[in-house]
Amino acid sequence: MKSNSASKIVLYWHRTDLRLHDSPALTAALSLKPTTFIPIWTWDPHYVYRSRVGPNRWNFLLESQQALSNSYNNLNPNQKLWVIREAPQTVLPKLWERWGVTHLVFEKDTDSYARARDEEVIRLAEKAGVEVIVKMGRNLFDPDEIVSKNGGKPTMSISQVEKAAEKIGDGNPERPLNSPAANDIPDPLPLEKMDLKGIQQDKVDDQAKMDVNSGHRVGKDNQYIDIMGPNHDFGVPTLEEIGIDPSNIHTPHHGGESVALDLLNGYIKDEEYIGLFEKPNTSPAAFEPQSTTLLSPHLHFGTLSVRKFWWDVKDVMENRKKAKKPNASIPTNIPGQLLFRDMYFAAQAAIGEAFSRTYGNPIVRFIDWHLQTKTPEEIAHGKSEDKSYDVDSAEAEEWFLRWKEGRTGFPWIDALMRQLKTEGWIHHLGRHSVACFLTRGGCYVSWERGAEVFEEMLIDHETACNIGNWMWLSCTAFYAQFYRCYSPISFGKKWDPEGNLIRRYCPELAKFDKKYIYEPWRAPIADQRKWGCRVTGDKSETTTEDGQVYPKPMFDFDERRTASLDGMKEAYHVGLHGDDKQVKDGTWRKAFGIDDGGQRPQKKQKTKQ
DNA sequence: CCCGCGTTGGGGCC
DNA sequence: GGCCCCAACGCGGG
Repeated sequence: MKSNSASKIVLYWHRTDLRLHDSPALTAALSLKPTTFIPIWTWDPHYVYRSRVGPNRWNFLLESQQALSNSYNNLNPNQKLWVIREAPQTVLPKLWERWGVTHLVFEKDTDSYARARDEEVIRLAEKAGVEVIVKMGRNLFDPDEIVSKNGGKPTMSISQVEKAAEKIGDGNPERPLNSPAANDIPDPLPLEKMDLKGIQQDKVDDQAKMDVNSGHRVGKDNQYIDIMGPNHDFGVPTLEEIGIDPSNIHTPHHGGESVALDLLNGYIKDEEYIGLFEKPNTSPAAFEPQSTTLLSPHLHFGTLSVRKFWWDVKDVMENRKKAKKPNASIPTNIPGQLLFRDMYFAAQAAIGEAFSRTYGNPIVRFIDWHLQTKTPEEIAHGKSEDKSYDVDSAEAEEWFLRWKEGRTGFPWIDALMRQLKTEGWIHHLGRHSVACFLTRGGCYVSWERGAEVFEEMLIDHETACNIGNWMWLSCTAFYAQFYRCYSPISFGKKWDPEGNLIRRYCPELAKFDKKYIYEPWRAPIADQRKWGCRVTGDKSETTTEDGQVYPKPMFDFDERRTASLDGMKEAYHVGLHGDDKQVKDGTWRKAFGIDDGGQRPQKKQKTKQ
């Protein structure tokens, strides 16, 4: 829809890149020398209603969008981030028709929904004569290229990623690009031409009815009352507009490109921290300050370029090397951590849609977990109000819900889960603790249940990394040493013998002596009274005349560890994977001796056979 | 076929 | 703090 052949009206579609620095796509867009430049965000009902997003991540997203909008406005007072409330697949054709768009530019996204969405958009653009430019900028290396250099197979180890990266270049990503300067950002159309008055907004009622985030909405959902937003100004949505109560936001972690760059610059000045960083030596119990960089949410929203992170760190390490100072090495150092992120992205890129679940996924080992995700067939034959997972054990579902809410009765687990809920972030090793506990090292509940909770609560939730790490921890892919089990007592104690993390996030236990802080149920009743908290029942945050109450442990951990280990051994012996016929049609139960009534066989043997 | 290793275990011993 | 063993997976190299 070219309004005149000389003008270049460039629509820049922000998605995974809420930044101006080191953006290959933005650089490509501006190098077209546009006569008109319109940076937009499409407020997609798929993300709004179908992805699990809790209050802290909404907040982080809105802060990042507002920061980007302000940055555009600082460079060009006529500019901002133009937020349009409709699905991209339906609204983009309306925009390029109305605005006379000649070019559409965006950053490549290899997530499975994103791929399908982008293919659809590209098809529509070609039909309308709009030129599309797509550039990779979200990863160190293009995940598709890594896959092709890995023989077309998903990357299952860091060494495979390193080998593939060395075939692309010298193993390093490209150097970061500069941010645009003030006169690099052209004007949008005049305001009266930007106005979308009269454009019919596609309805989202059906999607809104299936809103997986309805539990977080306290107010009215005003997200789609106007295609330009409630003030008809394309403004960044507010929490109120989404129906989120701002007083529910208690996270200390905030979004925005300058927040990310300030954080990074602070670490870069500390060359010892950068050079000697080894992930397994950073404490999961540290808070204020945390022991790791907290830059993962910025990588997720693209407020920080991963290539800038890589090269700023590499340059520090190179200088240390020249000065004969030691550096940590891959995979535990910072570049190694970033390679893990690319490993999961490339694994996801190779597998596609099935990557995020067990059903149909060739890389995932099948375990006879409790609370399995139902197969598409089981869901089709079920009632509409049924859960998406099979409640094969009411007890296991209770364990799962207590885990999610942070009232398992194991303070280390509960502190971490409460930190996750209030702040949207916990340390990587904390994630290991709670993930092992839910799956192979305690509850024997499907990793998919845990992944859904993390998807909702983490501000840094990245599908590829979240799913990949849950597979890792549940020993269903990437990692197989299931006999290495995290103890909810010893592991925390090793890092935090005083129990400071527990005192912080389980304040009812704050006065307990460190002798009992990890096992408060062992404290004598007289001491429990003295320290103002009785360990009883299964509820937390309940007060009695005696003071506060903390739950008793929901099971005997040693018993559950043994039972889970036995289960893992048997499941490995059975040897099914997500794409096996028996997994797809439900007959896997036979291989595990589960009868038609869903009854599991009596396990007589102990761990030793 | 064996061996050593794999980002991040626990427990006992010295 | 370091070392070994526990019981034992999958992979890649020799």
